[in-house]
Parts: sequence; structure tokens; C-alpha cells
Amino acid sequence: MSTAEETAGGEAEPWGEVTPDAARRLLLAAVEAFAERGYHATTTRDIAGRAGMSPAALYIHYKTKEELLHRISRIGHEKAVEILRTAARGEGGPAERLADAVSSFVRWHAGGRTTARVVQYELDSLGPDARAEILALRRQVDAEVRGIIEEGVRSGDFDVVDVQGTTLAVLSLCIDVARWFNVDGPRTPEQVGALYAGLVLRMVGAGAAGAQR
Amino acid sequence: MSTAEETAGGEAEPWGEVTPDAARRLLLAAVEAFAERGYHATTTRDIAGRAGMSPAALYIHYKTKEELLHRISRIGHEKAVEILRTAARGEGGPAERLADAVSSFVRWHAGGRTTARVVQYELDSLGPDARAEILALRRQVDAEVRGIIEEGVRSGDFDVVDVQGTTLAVLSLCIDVARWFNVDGPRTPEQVGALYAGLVLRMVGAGAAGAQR
DNA sequence: GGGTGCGCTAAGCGCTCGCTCACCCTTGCC
DNA sequence: GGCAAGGGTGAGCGAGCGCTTAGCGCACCC
Repeated sequence: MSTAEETAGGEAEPWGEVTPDAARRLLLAAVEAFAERGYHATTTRDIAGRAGMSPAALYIHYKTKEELLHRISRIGHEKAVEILRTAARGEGGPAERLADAVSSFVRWHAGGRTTARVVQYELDSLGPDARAEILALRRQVDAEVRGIIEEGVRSGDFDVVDVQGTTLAVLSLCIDVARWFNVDGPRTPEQVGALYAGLVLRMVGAGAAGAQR
Repeated sequence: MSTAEETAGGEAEPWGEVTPDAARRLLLAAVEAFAERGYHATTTRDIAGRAGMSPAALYIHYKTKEELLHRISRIGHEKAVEILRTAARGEGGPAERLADAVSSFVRWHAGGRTTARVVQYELDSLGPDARAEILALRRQVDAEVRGIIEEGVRSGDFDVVDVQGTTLAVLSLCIDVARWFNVDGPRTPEQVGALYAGLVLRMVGAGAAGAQR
């Protein structure tokens, strides 16, 4: 594992950059509420209440409820790109870097499940402009993973016929963790990350390196 | 491929069993609307409008908007269990049956994407009683796939350490197809089914049988 | 051919939504 | 102390929500 270790684990949220304090508390409350009930089922009164404020306070810091979702989605996607980019540019061969990328990406989806849920499943609730901006970030996510797989195929480490399809499947596997992962369940984010890294190495035909531990 | 072929492909919806005709039209309209915008963002006026009826007509056939979602979810989950059960009890060894199960399950999620989206992503919008009923069906889904993998491990066809975790990953991979599959995209449901069947065989260590075509 | 019941509609009830507005504290500068 | 500025509140607006009700048209039956 490389430097992605620190940036991906746990819930050391990236919300520190959001100021002022009241705006950050509102954003955090919105993340929780959106993750629990979904964007459309969440009321502005609920968000303000979780942040310990009156409903009107929300509109001092954000123009609309949608702006909250947009901000959350952009920060989350930027974090996702950063995690994968760090792993992709790490040391070691394609197999090590792919395993690193998958395990840190999975740890982020499992550990920061509330954030990841909003990021991955509420895209359709955004308006056209905001959605287009987020989709550009998603293409970066795809490109990082595809890059590692292409390199592995070129070097002979991987045996993959449909590179784009396999990239899609690998990302899909990681993303869906946000749907089913349960914090009170039997697995830690680290365990799921290790399991998935092994499974993905097998998917790309990385041979013995992909054996499950 | 076995008999699961016919039952899984295309959009030969199972809604034929819903009567009378007006109730079926309303259910179909609800599936479309829920899949497009989500349960909470869909209004009863929208559903009735798509079915060519006035808003009040909905309440002649269904007690509440939630009953519509409940009915859709139950019918969809029963179909999912049926697809996997048919594949699991088919002919051939564990590898053939697992490939069959994955490819038909994926084809159902891709081809019937509107239905599958509602079934897989709107579970949290149900009330406690309805959710409990649906969760029981999900345990059956899990059990069918786990059964095939366990058998493959016993017979030596598969090499899997964490059977439950791998089962979860396989199902997760299939289910997430409903999130990203695009009818206007470059792949047909059959192509995705075949690709995924190969990837899954690799995940369970089924050796040469899992090579991609 | 008049009565009956069913599928459906027009109108609207009570409620909650996203959001606004007039006003109030606290802080800091002169 | 006077006062501007900005973060915050209580009350409430217009709109749209899920759902109800009174009544209408029409196929069917004796």
C-alpha cells in the first residue's frame, strides 16, 4: 500500500476547507440527511434542525437546497479523483497500483459511506449544468482506472480483452459498496478493501498475485 | 446457457399478471416515473397522467402511492429470485451454472433497467413492514448465488476463501448494472451478460473456463 | 327500460414544502 | 455611547403535495 492509505481511510472528512463554521455544519447536516433519506425526501427544515439552526439560516449561506447538493457532490468527486490519481501514480507495477487503487477507493466508499452515497446516487437530482460539471469529474475517475489497466495489458501483467468494459466493472464493484456496506456489519472497510483488491486482480487476469488471502 | 435464457432477456415484462388493465397501466406508469425521478420526486399526478387518467383514478386501484412501490418491488424481487433459481438448478457443473446465473441476472438488470432501478434503489422508501417482506426475498437471492459458489468450492471447481464476501461482490456487480447501463450505449444486455459471466468466473478462480472471449 | 353498481372525473381539503422578509441580537470601530 | 454590518430568528407566503368526496356516464340485468 502506498500514500493513498492516509487519504482514503476513516472519516477524516474533507469538509475542513468549507468556511465559515456555520456553513460547514449545514453542509455536514445535509450530507447526513441526503444519505439517510435521499435528496428529495429531505426537507430544508430537517437540514437546519440537524445543524441546530432555524430553517431560514440555511439561505444565508446557500442560495437553494440544490446548491448544497451540488457543493457536496463536487467536493466528493474531487476527493474520489484524488484518491485514484494518488494510487495510479504510486510506485510498483500495474498489479500493485490497481490493488492500491481498488482498496483505497473501496475504503473511502465504505468508511465514508454517508458522503459516498450522496455522491454516487444523487447525481440525477442535480440540474443540467451542475450534472454536466460532475460528469466531467466522473470521466476523470474512469480515465485513472482505465490507465492502470491499459498499462498492465501493455506490460503483459494483465490479460484483458475488453479494457473499457472491465474498467466499468471494476469501478461499478467499488461504487456499489456505498449501497450495501453497513457500519454495524461484520466487515471493516479495510477488510472489504483487501477482499476486493484480490477479486479485481483476478478479474484482470493478474495470475498468482490475485490470490485471496 | 440453459432455460434461463428466455425468462431473463428483453422487456417481456411480468406485469401481465396484474389485472385489471387500468391497474396494470398505472403500475407501468409508476415504474417508469420512479425509475426516472425516484419515488419521492414522483407525484401521483405524474403517474396518473402517464397512464392517461385523472389523479383520483389511482386511488380506485391502490390505497396509497406506497402500495404501488410495494407491489412493484415485490413482483420485481420475485422475478429476480426466479431467474437465479432457474439458473442454479440447471444442468452442468458449478461454473456453467454460475455463468448462467450471472449472465441472465445481468441481462435482466440491463434490459429491464427501469424496473430493476426501482427494485434495487427504492427499498428505503418503503415502510418497515413492506421493507421486511422484501428483505426476506433478498436473502433468497443471496442464498441462491451462495449455494452455487459453495458447491463449486466443495467440488474443487472454484477457489474461494471468503464465500459470503465473494457472493456479496458477485451480486453487487450484477445489481449495479441497473445504475450505469444505458440503452442507447454501445453495449447490448447480452454483451454485458457475457462479459460479466467471464469476469465472475475469474473472481471465483474457475481457471481457464473464466477466460474472456 | 328503469335500477344498480362500477370506473372514472372535477373540485378541493388540509398540510407541508422551498423560500422570503422584517426585524433582532452581537461584535467591533470611532 | 453611537452605529454600521452581518449572522441569526419567527412568522408566513404561494405553490404543490397526497388523498377524499360528490357525482357522472355507461354497461349490464331483470
